[in-house]
Amino acid sequence: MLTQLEQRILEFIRGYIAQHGQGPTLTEIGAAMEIKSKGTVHRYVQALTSKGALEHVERGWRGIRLANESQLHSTTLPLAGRIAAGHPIEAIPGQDQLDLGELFVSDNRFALQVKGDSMIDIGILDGDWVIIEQCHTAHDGDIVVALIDEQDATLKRFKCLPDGQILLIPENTDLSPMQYAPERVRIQGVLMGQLRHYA
Amino acid sequence: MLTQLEQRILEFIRGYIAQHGQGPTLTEIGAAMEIKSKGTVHRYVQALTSKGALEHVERGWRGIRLANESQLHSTTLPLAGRIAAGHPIEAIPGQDQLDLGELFVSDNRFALQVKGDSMIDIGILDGDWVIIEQCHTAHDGDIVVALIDEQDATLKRFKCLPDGQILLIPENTDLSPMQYAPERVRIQGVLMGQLRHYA
DNA sequence: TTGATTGTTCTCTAAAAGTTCTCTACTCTA
DNA sequence: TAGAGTAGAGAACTTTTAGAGAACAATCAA
Repeated sequence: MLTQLEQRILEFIRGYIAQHGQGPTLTEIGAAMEIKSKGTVHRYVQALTSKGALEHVERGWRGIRLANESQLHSTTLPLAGRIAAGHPIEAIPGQDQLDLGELFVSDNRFALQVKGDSMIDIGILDGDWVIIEQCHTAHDGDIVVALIDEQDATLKRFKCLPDGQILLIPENTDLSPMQYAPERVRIQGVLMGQLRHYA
Repeated sequence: MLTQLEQRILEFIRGYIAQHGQGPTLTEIGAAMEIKSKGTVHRYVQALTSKGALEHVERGWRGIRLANESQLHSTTLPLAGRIAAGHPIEAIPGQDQLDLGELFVSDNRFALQVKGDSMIDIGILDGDWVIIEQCHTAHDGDIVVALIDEQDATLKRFKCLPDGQILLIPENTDLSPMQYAPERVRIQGVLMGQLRHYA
């Protein structure tokens, strides 16, 4: 349990970091709290650290960090587990964080927004984002961004026929696969991820 | 985490490159920052480079480059535009970066992996991740994580009937909505996003 | 090729910050 | 009222940082 002054100091440190992007010095804390002695401030900071409210980087100035700071700028979400109809939420063993950056972001990837319903059967809807890894070849079954005749871009499942013709298959039972001569099709990337944002 | 002076130097370099089309020399940075020693400026530039804010071309003068934005915040992806069957990729005006962290990550959110096909009609498939914002109430039409009788968790569309009963609607034409007395249902959060990772 | 300019590495120094310690004043309790 | 405990002041010390500047290497242009 924090004392009243410890609480005030923690508040001040929070505000300072929010405003300056880095921790305050002991002297600055002292000035704000009207404590003239660095030593006293140091004792408070140590108390807050031992109580787990702060993290303190030894060595170096402005080494005060908020204990939960890592959650602030990161792309990780706590992972609650699996959910299924008729069962309680089930934990996923050996994994308790989902890191979006690690999962989706890489040098040679980019995002596209999907228009239309041509991939609706595999859960890619109008307005969804897809994450594409740039490359110029694909394997059968990959979902690719293909440029046809150097002008029409499209997201389709890729298949190479025995005779070398290229089949681009929409994942929508209402639409039909299209077949092209290989020189008409240029692969621009393959699908690595899909995401959707609900308002 | 950049210190205040590192921040100022980065700003100056940005401005200089914008204005002159090439990076400044160490002496020019020093003059702008009122630092007389090249060595000191060099140390700052190295610090900025190691922190990923700058790229430094060895060999040659004025070898300072701004780092790729995508490397700086590894949660952003370049945005190529919209893709639709039968049309070239169309640029999205006023937006050229997609920030996953900003879009999906927040304090009171967590991720769940979906099992089963009960939401397949709105593109949420078996194995997908959903991002849930914790809250204990919902509006009609929201998709919620609901705990039934304190034991079964489920992802369904929420509807409150005029008589106070709660309807949980699966988005799968093969499944039927279920109706519960309000005291049997506890809302654990509402759906904010969905994502899928292709191997 | 040459010389001026620029970048790199190093040491030195002073200032600033962190750490540890003691001393004193105050409050609380028996 | 005496002793224990607590909080602030501040001195003494160590560590870290920032700037200066020297020495040297690399680069570019004439």
